[in-house]
Amino acid sequence: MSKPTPLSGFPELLPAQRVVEQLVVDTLRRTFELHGFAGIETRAVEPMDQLLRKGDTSKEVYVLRRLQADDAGSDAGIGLHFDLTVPFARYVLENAGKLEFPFRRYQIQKVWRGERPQDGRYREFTQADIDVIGRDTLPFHHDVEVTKVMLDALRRLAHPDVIGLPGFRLQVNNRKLIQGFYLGLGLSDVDEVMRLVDKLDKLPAEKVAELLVAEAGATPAQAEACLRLATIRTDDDSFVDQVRALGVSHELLDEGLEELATLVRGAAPLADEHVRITADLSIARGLDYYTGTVFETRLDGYESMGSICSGGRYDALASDGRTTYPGVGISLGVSRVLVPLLSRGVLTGSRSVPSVVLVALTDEASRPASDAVADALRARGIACEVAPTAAKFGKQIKHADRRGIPFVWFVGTDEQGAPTHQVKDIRDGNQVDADPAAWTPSTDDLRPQVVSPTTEETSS
RNA sequence: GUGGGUAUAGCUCAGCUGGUAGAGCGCCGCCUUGUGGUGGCGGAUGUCGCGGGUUCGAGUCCCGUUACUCACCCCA
Repeated sequence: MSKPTPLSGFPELLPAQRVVEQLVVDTLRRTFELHGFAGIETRAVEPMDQLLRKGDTSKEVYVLRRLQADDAGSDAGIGLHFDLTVPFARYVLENAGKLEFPFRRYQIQKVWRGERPQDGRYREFTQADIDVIGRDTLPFHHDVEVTKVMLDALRRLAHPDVIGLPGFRLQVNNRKLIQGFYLGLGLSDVDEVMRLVDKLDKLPAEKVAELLVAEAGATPAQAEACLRLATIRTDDDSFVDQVRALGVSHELLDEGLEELATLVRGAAPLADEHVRITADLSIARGLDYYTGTVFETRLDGYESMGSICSGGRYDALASDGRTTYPGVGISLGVSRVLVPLLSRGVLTGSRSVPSVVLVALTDEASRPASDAVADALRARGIACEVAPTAAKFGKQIKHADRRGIPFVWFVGTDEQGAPTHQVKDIRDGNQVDADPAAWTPSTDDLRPQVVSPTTEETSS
């Protein structure tokens, strides 16, 4: 059988890379829980009618069918979920009687989209979502809360002592603001205007202005005003004055300005040198179901990859006809952030196995002695393994080195026949006597860490 | 779904207008008779994506096909 080739869009990681992904997921989970969000997992499949509610994405759904299913029978029609919001909405309706509202949950799972893969775009990938959902109403301060939680998570991911990812820029806008602005200008087709303005990062401003006139019924002056609004971006609430200076007034605009200003003021204290938040009035987010706050996030140095973390406020994502459940949430593309960095070799794990120590093996007969050392270390929470064969010590050291295991433990015997123990740090060659019941590695060495191979050549 | 590019060793790639395959890195062994990394010497490895055609002869030319990849659409 010939060697299998990779399946495009279904990324798989090597063990050392997986270390990074798990550290990222651990960090996200810890942060979300620190903010009191409950974790849930939903099934991988949803009925097709649920999945198709989102409209355009329907073509991307992977439909599930049993190989042996008889075509005659009408199949129930289920497909793999393509995001975590639709399953969550369904979960909320299904369990509404058992949940407490406002319900705050996080969810980190695989999702599937039948798109054409590209750098940072996959057909199977991991998303990390947080949402807050209310019954009938959901106060605006939850928009601020969700922003702060994700900002906190991103800050940890970018912190050099945690994961050390490149920096992030969280861009926030508010649909009420832009819709109110367009209405105040006298434009009627606000959705179309929004859709066209959203193309600003792809098309030049003049082109968008032409489209606004041609397709959205705007006058050149109105188009100009729309573009002026979209150029406003500030890291504090000073955008309010800039918008006011454009001389447009509308009730919805005021509401949006107030909300966005509140959000930026509330979240700004969490920003640092790695993670910034900016009010960016060009962000609109396609059409979708967003009704207020909208988010996008760029990864520093990878701006062309698009948004890696998006979301917003939706006033009616879930409804059972009687009760409406408004929500606000953000979704982080774990795979989108990580896979390009891992495949380019920007980041990887410090080792391909959890082991801190390789216990060397003198000969097969003494395997029990080596096993005993390993068990003594494990009893104290130190991950380790025993050498697979009693090869020359040089080979056993190489075995450890290949896997990034920092220590090799040698078990010997003194003249009186008593066991002797030495542990060698193979990075600096330092070898010292050690007691299996007491020796402890540094906390940095205890677990695999994230390293940047390109900048790592400084030590040793 | 639309359009372009690519497919040769484990990896990155070379192979000029057709003459039955090569480099670097990696891997294995020895120098080094039980403590790796550097250095020296030696060694192994390919259905040249798959199928067909042209030809005395195809990695090379032609057709088809599959996969990968980039851009568009859309999005995490």
